Amino acid sequence: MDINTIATMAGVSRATVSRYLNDGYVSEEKAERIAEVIRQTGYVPSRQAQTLRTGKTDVVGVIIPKINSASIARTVAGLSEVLNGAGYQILLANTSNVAKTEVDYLRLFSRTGSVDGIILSATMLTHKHIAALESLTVPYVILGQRLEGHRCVFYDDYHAERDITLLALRSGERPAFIGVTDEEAAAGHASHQGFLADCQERGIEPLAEEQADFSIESGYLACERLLEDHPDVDTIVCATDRIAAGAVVCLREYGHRIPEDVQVTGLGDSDLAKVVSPTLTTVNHHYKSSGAEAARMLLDGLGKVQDSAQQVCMTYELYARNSTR
Amino acid sequence: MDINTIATMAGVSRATVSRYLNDGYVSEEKAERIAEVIRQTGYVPSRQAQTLRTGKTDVVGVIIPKINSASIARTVAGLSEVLNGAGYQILLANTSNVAKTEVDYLRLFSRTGSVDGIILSATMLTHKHIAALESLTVPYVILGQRLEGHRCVFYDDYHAERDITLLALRSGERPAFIGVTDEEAAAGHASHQGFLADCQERGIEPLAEEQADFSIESGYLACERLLEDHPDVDTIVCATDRIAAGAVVCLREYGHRIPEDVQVTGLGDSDLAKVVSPTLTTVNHHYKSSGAEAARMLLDGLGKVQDSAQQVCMTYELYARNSTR
DNA sequence: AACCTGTGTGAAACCGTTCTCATATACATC
DNA sequence: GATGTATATGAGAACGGTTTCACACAGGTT
Repeated sequence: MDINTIATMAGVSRATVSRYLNDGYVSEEKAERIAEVIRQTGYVPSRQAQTLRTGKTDVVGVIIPKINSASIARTVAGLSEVLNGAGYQILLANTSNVAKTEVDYLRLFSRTGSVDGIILSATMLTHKHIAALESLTVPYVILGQRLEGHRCVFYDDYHAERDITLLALRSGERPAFIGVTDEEAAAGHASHQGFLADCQERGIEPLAEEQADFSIESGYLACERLLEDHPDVDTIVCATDRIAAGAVVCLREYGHRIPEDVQVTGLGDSDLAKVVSPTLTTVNHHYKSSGAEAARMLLDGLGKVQDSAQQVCMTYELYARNSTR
Repeated sequence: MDINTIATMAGVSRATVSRYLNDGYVSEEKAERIAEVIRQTGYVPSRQAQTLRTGKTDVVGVIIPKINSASIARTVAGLSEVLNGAGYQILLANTSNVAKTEVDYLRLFSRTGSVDGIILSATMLTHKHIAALESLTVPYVILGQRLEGHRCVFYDDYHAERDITLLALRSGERPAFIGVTDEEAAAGHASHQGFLADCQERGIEPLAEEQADFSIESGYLACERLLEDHPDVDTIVCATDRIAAGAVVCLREYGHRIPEDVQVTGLGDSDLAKVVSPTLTTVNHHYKSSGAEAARMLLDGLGKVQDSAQQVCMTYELYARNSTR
């Protein structure tokens, strides 16, 4: 069922059918004939053929490290809402946090012409990433990282962690930090530095630092190590809510009272934060909005909307709940 | 940079370049020349043109009600792993749980020829869904619903809820149920029926039934209503972990001890279940595996693998934790 | 009458591939 | 020497649309 069939059935040329479908000049009479034939046949033009001729795919490539993560899923929800609203579909590329895969997808999407634009949510940006980005032939937005001179939306984990550390240090004297690898720019490096900055400002030497990954279990284990080496810890600042949730479970199991004996803080306000007992003092990132914002910036790059922002630093909110004094 | 340029530069016809790229007959000598030119130019064939010619997109459409949900995100992770491994990309369609949008995407994807196959994760299947499915021109798998005569992967929420209700009723005498709308086949209707069946078998009249949606907050509110009308409730069976988490928070706030005064059960083993206090008795659904399984079934439909299963009922595991006696 | 101008139309080129088919060469077999 | 077979190649036709271009016809202006 192609455009030629329709044209023949309606007794017109295929150019006229094409014009009918694309707001061109078509006489009342032929338009009706074409409309009728299309109604009968249920004809829909081939996306592939249109794309080949016009160069427009109406697809945006979204490269993410892991879909199976609350913050990223919320981000994608925001992306999806705005992009779908503008008539774009999302081609999802899951990289399992492998830097090489990210770069590969960047090249693949761009060179094969399979997308009109790209949103990259990477946890770290190597020089290879940057090189790949700069050689892209389609507009793109970086999500979750700051990169000067490129469209990006990022979180201010540094100040978020500073604010929350400040809060905790009002009554905490022997703080420890459970973070993730410093190679991660946001949740890793930035929040770590935020913690250290506040400690230094208050003239407090951190008791210890442990490293976890993004799982609840690793938060539990890191907390266990911490308690073993430093039973006198009175404040545990965690780089993510999941780590903090693991820490809370661990502390409870070992009989420590929260926040009386030990304070715990998280970052990211996942659902967990509201549900753990005691509820978690944390910082809320507007993940869904960040996705929506990134989408809007990309639409700008695609010439669909006017959005002058080149860089957007997302705001955050401090939630002082019951895991701190 | 197209195949003609490459052909000219290498001094061969474009057919030969095409053969070089697709394992056809090419002499050693010309192959080397072509390889060199491609290396220099960084040429990558246009996906669009290949697709138009071959009819293969190497893309699978994945229609989901909401990406921003732990269970669905895990499912998509499973899909992604298997599909990417087989060389397929994922075109994501978020329907915000609007039945019409689901049907629209089904038609759109199929008719425009933008995907080779479709995975549909719908919460309910109307006759319109079924009609749309049956008129598809590409293979498809239904995820999360059972539909006789169609490839599908589903969860046995009925027996899962029966098992967990049975467990709770060992010591509970005045049970209530917090569910979602019965229009939802799995989490709604099936788990509701499972609960009722066990009550009936034990000759127990359920104390009350409340309805929530999929949010933690709605679980909290439903629990609040329940406590107001039936302060003597001693067992609350919830259709999802998020509802249960909300109920736990509510009960705690109202000073009820769990499980001594009131037992609570969930379903779905989200991260929440391990973190709420007390930890939640629930059933673990293998969401990620279900995605992987659905992907394999689709690959079968695409002729890529042999997977004779037409219908897969996912197994589950009962986790008796501390929210039941 | 000659000349625009706006509207409507179809033929044909084009987008970048794959694929069929005709053909060519080299070598072995009868 | 004729025939068969495996390897290698290019010309040209698809694939299904959009877009350019030339042209026709209506009506209004010089």
